[in-house]
Amino acid sequence: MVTYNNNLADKFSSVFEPELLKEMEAKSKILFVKEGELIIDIGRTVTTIPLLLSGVLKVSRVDENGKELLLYYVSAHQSCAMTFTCCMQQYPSEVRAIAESDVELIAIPIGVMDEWLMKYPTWKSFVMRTVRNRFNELLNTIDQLAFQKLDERLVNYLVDKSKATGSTIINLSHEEIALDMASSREVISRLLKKLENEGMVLLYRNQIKLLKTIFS
DNA sequence: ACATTAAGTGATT
DNA sequence: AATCACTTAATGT
Repeated sequence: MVTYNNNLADKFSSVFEPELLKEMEAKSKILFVKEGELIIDIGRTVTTIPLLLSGVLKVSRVDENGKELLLYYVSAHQSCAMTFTCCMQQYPSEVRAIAESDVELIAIPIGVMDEWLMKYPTWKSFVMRTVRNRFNELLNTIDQLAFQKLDERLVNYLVDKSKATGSTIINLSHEEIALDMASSREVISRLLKKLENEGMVLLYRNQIKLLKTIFS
């Protein structure tokens, strides 16, 4: 397929060697996932590795009562580190991944992992790099949960979100934010109000504008 | 104009 | 910091 070819070559030519791109083209499928769709849920076995071409994936943990806690975002040109660790031995997923926006991804069957790791240095370093990056990020979020106050976490959340979407306008209700942070709507409202008084954000209905001061 | 949903607030634990 | 009960404001029909 022409579009497929272009996508793969355009977006990953600097990351992977030509032979690998070719083999990817042959053995993987391109998927389009609509906003809000579940990509993988906790307990399900991982059968393909997602490699994002465009859009954003939200990865979260879920507790016994179904409450979610945001772990991290996966954006274009990235993959989900969890799938690497899970898929090697066909373990079920420990996390839930939902399409945050419309997503275009390459689904790589897990069967080729071992082979590619040995055959392609660029694949190996890509896998290693994403695992290492994600691991560091997870350490950060653990630090946040353990040591940071909720208001600092909220600022962090907003800045992360803005980076993931590439916009300083966040289209979320206070309730949705509360869900992501495993907090409650009222608490988030109060903290946001505080941030607004400090001149870091502007609040609207279903929308928050980030001002420059929040990024420093 | 009315119903519905988001956001703001005080009190209580 | 969470929850409840309630008010106020914005938005859709």
